[in-house]
Amino acid sequence: MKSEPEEFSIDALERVGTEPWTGVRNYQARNFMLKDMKVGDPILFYHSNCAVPGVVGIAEVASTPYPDPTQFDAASDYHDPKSSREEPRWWMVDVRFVRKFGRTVALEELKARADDFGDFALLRRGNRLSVLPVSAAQYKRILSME
DNA sequence: GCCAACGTTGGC
DNA sequence: GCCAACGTTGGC
Repeated sequence: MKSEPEEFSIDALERVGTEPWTGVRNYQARNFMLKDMKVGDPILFYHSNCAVPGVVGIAEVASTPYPDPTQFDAASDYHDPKSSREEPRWWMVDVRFVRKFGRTVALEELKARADDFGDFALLRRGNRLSVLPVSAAQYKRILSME
């Protein structure tokens, strides 16, 4: 899961412990949370749009999916007037801090070893998804690079 | 249903 | 700050 550190960093997650992952407004990203995530699943926490983009730590799925409350809030930047409580459009999970890496496993390093990762959504050209799948093998490989 | 225009993401 | 890539919107 990607986050801009200036908005919400791994350190911020450590401070709060658990964070509702509000604001995802992309159907593919939503579907990963709605359909593929199970409580306790590990999450790679990725810092984007910063000096050294990369994986900075581990979190875990801390809830089953539920409707993102910000979609119903007219005052929120994430308000969606086309959504309703009867048929919510946007779903999310809570994310719990597990641990911060000793260092950032930079995107640059992942790219340099792209052959080791096979088909990896993060490394696909033009990838812009904020929530994307990681295989067990890819996950282990990134942990080994920490 | 096509597709140009537009807005956003995110690396660099 | 630039700009490529991509998703969404809306006119037709």
